[in-house]
Amino acid sequence: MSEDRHELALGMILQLVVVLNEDMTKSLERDGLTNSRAPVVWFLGQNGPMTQKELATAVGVSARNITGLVDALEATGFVARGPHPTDRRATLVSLTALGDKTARAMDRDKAELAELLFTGIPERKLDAFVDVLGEVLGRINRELERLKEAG
Amino acid sequence: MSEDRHELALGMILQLVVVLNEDMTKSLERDGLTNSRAPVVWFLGQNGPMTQKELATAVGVSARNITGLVDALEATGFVARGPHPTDRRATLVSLTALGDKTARAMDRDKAELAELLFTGIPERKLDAFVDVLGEVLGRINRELERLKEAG
DNA sequence: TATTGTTATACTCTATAACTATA
DNA sequence: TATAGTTATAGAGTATAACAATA
Repeated sequence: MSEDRHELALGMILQLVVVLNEDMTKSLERDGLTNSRAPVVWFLGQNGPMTQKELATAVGVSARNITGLVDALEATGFVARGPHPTDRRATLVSLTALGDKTARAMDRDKAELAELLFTGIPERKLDAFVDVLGEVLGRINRELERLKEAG
Repeated sequence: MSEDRHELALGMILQLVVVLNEDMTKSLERDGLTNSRAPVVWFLGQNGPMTQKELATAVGVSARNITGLVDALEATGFVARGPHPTDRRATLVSLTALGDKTARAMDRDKAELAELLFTGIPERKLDAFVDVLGEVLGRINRELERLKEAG
């Protein structure tokens, strides 16, 4: 039955989600970060200094929550708050030297993980893999859209 | 460069993790469950009544935490605590009618998700997909083992 | 002595709502 | 009026440590 093959494939994806999450959490812990704080450092590393409002939108959390995350990252030395050049209501959050070093380490870790996972996989198979992954991503995104509209 | 292809593939996997998590969280919310409580219901559905100790091990949380999760599931009507037949220290946790119904709905939802994701994908591609996924899972599991030994 | 589960305590992440300072 | 960020408050999930009841 093809249903069994489909459930097998989904089961493997779910397993991958679990172990990948475990692996990345361990890696972040070594850097002194948590799953919630890491994206803040990462976005700042990609886009440079941002207001808390922009960070909240990028990371997808509430204003209250970004205050807490930036508090924690400031207390542990990853980011610094500074004045916004034109808007005196806003705070500009930027990476410290430690934060910048950590952001670059995250980039490096991601590249290393990609190598660990895929080095030596035949190109033909990798093509099919990426192809199926793209299709699956599209389907689940459409499903999420549908759910959002339905409420 | 093959490095770019590898990073592309990893990026897609990470995206999949995000949207899959979003989709499943929404589905659990509809059932009145959370990401942390759902595995408790699921394990009870798969294995029948268990002690809290067994549940804690299965789910991978502390004794303190399983007390809290079972408290919450009991308060919301998914599980019931009962005496252990032979060990008077232990509590036997079992699904209520609602819990059982929900566990079976979770099974059904998983099967439906598998169909949504994979129906119509050519068998040849699905083979390659599962093949690569298996290899990737093996690699990351070995990496986790290595990290565990290293401490 | 060892184990099962609870209480005590504390930290992280999350949200909504009220408020202050600015635009 | 509207927006950026903080304080107030609350709830979920997580952990370690001390403790009671039982093995």
